[in-house]
Amino acid sequence: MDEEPKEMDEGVGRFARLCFAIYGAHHAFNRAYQALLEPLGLTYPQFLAMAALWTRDERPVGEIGRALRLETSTLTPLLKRLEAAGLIYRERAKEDERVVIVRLTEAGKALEAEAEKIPGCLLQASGLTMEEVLKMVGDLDTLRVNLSGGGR
Amino acid sequence: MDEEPKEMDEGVGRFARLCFAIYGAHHAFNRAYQALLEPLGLTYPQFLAMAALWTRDERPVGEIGRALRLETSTLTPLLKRLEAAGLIYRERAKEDERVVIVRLTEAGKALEAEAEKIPGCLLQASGLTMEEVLKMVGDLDTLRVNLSGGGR
DNA sequence: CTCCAATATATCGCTCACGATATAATCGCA
DNA sequence: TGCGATTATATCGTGAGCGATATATTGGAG
Repeated sequence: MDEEPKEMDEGVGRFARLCFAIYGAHHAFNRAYQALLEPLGLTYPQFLAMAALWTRDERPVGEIGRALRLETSTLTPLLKRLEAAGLIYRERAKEDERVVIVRLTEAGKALEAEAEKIPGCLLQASGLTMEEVLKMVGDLDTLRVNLSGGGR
Repeated sequence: MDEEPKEMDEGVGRFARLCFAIYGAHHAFNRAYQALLEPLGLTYPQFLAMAALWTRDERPVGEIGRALRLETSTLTPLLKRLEAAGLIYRERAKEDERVVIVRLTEAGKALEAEAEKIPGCLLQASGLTMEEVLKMVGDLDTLRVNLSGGGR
């Protein structure tokens, strides 16, 4: 009905459509997750950080940053908010005082059970089969690696 | 070498991989565009707004918002920055004083020529064929529409 | 042992993004 | 005509995100 962003086809070239499609899909994911995460009191990036800790607890800040591909300037305030919410705590490693180890609190561990159903809900909402999902993941990862020159 | 986010496979379910892949691809696009746009003095979202105007000039704020799927609370400050940079100007429509019409300045129009080569550069960097690009665009759009319940 | 480079995290200033709310103009119906 | 609902944009507060920079600790060369 309205002028959809397919208008991008003409003026700036067809490839711009891809960045725009990713941009849009990212926003849609953000919103969809946000809605399901709100009862848990988590934002989407906070959920990703918690997921990293549910997979492996007691990790240094830098390791979480590499897993999520976030800078410490993003991660430090985010982790502080999670700490303020009582889901994690942070303390300097005694063997290397530069390192800050992040650990789940009991509340943080307990939240995993609540969060577990969310990806299933979204898979259903996405209207994709698991096969299609895995294909897209592969393509997107390839794209990411190529665009970032193999680094990061 | 490091623990790549495939770790997400286990803890939170395979679907989480997709949201993570989109998250990562989005970041990679952001960075790749940012690097090419820096000489033009534009950010990536600013570039998208300019692209909307290069396609069609003299548009109301709301129309640009629908094209980019951004709220006015995001768009108004962004457009003000473009105005401060001398690329656009904004004025109230005389026939409906609620509406603000956004127009390109001469500098804004001139910038299109500079920006035109960017998507081509990135297509090359992406390592994808145009065919693959179009397939991904279709899949991502489907995903976005399904996740957002058809709206927006 | 000292000092300098490397490493790990934190801080700052900026931009983007949203929801909630505000303001102002227009529309429609009584 | 006039007043309440709707529409268009703007403002505010919060949470990402990044690059540049700061701080503190460790490691290594001499």
